[in-house]
Amino acid sequence: MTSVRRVADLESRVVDNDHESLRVWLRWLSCSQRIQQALRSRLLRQFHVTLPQFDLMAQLERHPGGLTMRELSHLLMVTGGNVTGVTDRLEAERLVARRPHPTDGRRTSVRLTDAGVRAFRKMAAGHEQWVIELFDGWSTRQRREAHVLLGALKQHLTAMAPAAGRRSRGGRATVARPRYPREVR
Amino acid sequence: MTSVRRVADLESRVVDNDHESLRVWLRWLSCSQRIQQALRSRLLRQFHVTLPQFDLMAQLERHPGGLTMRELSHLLMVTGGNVTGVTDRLEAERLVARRPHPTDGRRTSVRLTDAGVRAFRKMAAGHEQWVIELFDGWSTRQRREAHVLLGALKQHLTAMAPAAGRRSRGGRATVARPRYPREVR
DNA sequence: GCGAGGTGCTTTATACTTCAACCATCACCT
DNA sequence: AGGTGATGGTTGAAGTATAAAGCACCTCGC
Repeated sequence: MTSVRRVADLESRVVDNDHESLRVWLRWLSCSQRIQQALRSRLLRQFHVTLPQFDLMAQLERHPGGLTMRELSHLLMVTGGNVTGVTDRLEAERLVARRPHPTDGRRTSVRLTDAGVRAFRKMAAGHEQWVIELFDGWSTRQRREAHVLLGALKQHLTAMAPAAGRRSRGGRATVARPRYPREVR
Repeated sequence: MTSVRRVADLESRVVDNDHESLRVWLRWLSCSQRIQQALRSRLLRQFHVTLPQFDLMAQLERHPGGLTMRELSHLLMVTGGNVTGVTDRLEAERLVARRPHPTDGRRTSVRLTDAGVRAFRKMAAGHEQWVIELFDGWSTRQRREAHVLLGALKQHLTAMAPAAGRRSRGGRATVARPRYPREVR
């Protein structure tokens, strides 16, 4: 749109690209939204669990030895404070349990309770079935194509953001700033 | 440690015998998460606006005549209550303005203020550039492929959920139930 | 007209999410 | 040992999200 374009042969690429990328992204978002809405509402109605709670339990089910909060935070790609809250609610429901880490006093190990394992197995079956139905608009061939495309994109994203949470190394703490500092505008 | 140390993220849930749809979905989610995080944090740092606020303004910019809350709710694919809140905050910042609908007393028309238009144009340029960079992992050909694939999926999703919020027609109100009725389990 | 039902918006309760500050513990180093 | 800095976890404020209830206004049929 308003962006500056000096070099002619890059220009055509950028102009072409920009609409393509944006269009792809908007269409992507629209699908994401629908799929997540479908999964969330079904999970809630049939199993009385939220999507984030389900995701957390899914990770724990794959790691029967337990996971620390930090590991969960990485795996779920959300902040630590977030994991604290979701874990709190699951723990209140006796679906997961916290216990102190054997060797490191800072860490907490989280694992599914027996009830949690039982509950999760039921949910997982339903969840997988819904995902299959939602992606039924694609042939096997298209699914494979999508898988490959996403793989390439993911690699690019990983390469361009080498470690999501990067703080200034020098030790100097980030200066205090209001959280949503709209008034600075 | 017990950790597996590949790429630790949402996709790590996948195992061999999972259905291909599930694999695609988890990889999709992982990419979505990264892209949205990138856009959200940049938008916040550089323009002091949240992603939902940006999205709402984007819709208004495309409809200079204004949109009702209902229309915004549809376009953004979120609930009405949500739109109320986001609009409240944008209005407090004088970026959008509500005015009564000329003919229908129930409706509210929302539009960008002049300041809102100016602010949005700046943001949009940055946003578009970021999207281009994020999708730079794909060639033009791959972007086109993705666009087509997403189009097919979207159609399927629309067909299988003909109207997201379906209420019982018969008039009988849904019986009262706790919102997140976990205890019913 | 007027009442019944539908539509548009807001409100309320609950939950998720981020960022940044805070606290405790650990690791390292001298 | 003792201090310094990094790491793991929680907390608090602000914002986003849903579902469901409530209110105001409109429409249509009688």
